[in-house]
Amino acid sequence: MPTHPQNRRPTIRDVAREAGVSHQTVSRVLNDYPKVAPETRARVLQVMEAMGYERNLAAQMLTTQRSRTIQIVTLDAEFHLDITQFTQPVKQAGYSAVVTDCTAESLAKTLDEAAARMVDGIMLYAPRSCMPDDKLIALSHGIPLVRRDYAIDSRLTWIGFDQQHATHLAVRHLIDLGHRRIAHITGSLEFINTRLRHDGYVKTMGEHDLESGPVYVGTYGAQRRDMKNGYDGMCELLKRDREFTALLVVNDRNAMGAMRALADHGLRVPDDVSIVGFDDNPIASYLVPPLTTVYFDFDFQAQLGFQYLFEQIRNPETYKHHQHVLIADLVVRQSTRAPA
Amino acid sequence: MPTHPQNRRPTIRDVAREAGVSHQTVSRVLNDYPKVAPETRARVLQVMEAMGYERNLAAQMLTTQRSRTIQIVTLDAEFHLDITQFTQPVKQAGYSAVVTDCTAESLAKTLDEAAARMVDGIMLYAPRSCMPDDKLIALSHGIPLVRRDYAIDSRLTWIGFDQQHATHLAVRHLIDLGHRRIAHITGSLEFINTRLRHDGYVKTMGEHDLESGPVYVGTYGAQRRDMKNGYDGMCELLKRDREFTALLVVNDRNAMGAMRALADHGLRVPDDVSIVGFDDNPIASYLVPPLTTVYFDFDFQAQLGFQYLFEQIRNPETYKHHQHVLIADLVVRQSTRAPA
DNA sequence: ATAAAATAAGTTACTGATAACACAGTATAA
DNA sequence: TTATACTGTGTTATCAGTAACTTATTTTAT
Repeated sequence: MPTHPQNRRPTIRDVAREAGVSHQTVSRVLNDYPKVAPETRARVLQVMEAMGYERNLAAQMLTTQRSRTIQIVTLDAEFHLDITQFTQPVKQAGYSAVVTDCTAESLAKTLDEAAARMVDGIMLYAPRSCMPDDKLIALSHGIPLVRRDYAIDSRLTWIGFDQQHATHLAVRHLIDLGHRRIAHITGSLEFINTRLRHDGYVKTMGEHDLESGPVYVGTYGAQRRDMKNGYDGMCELLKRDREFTALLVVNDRNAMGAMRALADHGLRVPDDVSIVGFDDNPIASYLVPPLTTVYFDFDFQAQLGFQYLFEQIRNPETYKHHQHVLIADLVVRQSTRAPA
Repeated sequence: MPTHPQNRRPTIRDVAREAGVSHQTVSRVLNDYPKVAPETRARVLQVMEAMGYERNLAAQMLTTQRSRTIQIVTLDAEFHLDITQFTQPVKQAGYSAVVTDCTAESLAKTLDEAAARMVDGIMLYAPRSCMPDDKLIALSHGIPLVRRDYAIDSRLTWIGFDQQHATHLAVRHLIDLGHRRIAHITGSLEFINTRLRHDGYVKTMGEHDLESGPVYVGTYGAQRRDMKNGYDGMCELLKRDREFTALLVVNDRNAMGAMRALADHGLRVPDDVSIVGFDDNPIASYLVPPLTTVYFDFDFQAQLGFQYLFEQIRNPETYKHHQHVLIADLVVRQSTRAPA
């Protein structure tokens, strides 16, 4: 005869009764409280095992205000990033990882839900400057939060890549090859990295006394429109100006679209136009020709971000916010060469 | 002077005191219980608004055993599917949506966590036959679960595409064009759809009295290796046999890899080899040449899946499991033509 | 007019964990 | 020997809701 009602999961009291101790002692065993006699601990653990005991998360949340969970929030679902990239370090640290997506409009609600869920920390993937950092801090309900990508406010931890430098590498590569007129296709400048890449392009061109342009500023938001944006941009540029010999594209997927447009217009890469992309998306090396691009170590970025997040969770009082800037690398493939 | 301790969020008792009713009445208002006087309800709502009251999820979970959340579980993180595709219908239905990923090994643990989180339902994206359906049902702790992709057991709701028919469309298209020797590149046959596509290929070839092969069976598991698998497969096939005039590839990303391999070997698509892919991945129409492929309406699949899931959540007793088979469409682009 | 039924509340108990405190028993030091 | 600190364990309160039951007031039916 079972010591607890059928169809109900055992509670610490059931375990306690079975093990002949108080439920508080069971709780201490659960929480690795040191002052429990080894024999008592062993007996409790054994009873827990035998009864198939599992802690009730709701009850634990109610008292501790925590849920042993990290929430990864993505704005505009940038899922070309491998999801395992960020869930894996979380699980390794003993937390459970949940991913949610939202739009700029629903970010506030999403953060409220995270608070309701009593998550221990939030990793925010927001490539857009969706709201002032002040407001973001206010909305996070005091939950430790790390932001991937640039932010400005130093009361926020963020890890960004030096986009100016990344762009510099790309543009410099083209200039070194002998290109003088370099076009640029980009998306909506609302996106932080997009804007920084664009600014880096203009700056690097200026540093070499070259006139920037022609430039196509697209309107893409959803990642699945990337290729269309690149295609449309290329078509538009070819209508406006055929003088450029090289092209800088805001990311590899846009570059793929641009390459299709060039092929449709009977132009060859790199013979007629050299192209550089960004991100080193897996597709880059399988394009024909393989795309020269800029590589960002997103894995490392994720790891570092979680390291800061865990630091902040462990010492919420003494934690000092980090702003970490990472450096990208140029990957030269066959889509770039000296102009004819 | 506030009626509840500073730094603490107001509870239903705080609201009740302020509104001059019992906390139970506040609870009734929260849960849209009908027998509350309109004036009382209005007053309570107004006080809740004024105090910035928000329901404590932990406490609610503790009593109701539910969390107003749907968990989307993905096995081997198939994230070429747009995440918004499945979170959007969930949010529309008034649930909050969380996504988690796992491997075949950690699926059991992930389902345990879902139970701990007291989610109302689970949508399982498991392209692999990771475990017997029996075991899956046991592991889901009685939580309503819908499985995307084929399953066998009819005590499980699933929505799959007719892969045999899809493959039939693709192979038939090639045969109609005049191809007789059609190669096939595929991934690990552990994946349900991969196996079904492979079997469909063999079957359709047989129906037309054609010998199937050559076939390359790869080992891909992670989606990011898709292109490499296609590339390697193509190289391997070209070493073995150059007689084929057409190629069926298990998905568009593999097809992209195969196309690169063909280009590297100086072979042209579709002049030398016609190619058909699967999925109508956004990249398909931007490949050079644009890829003929098979389109699956994943959006509809997701919507239907959630419809069944909500049905099951609403009437857990009377619910009858559905097994729904959807039909795919062939999208003819420029990667296929009659053999030379 | 009176009983029965429906409405609109309030009271109390309960969910399953943790925290704070009390208390007895043992070890150490003065 | 007594005072003190340190152990391990039990008791009780608390978290913020919901469920079940109770009560007082209306409304309706006979």
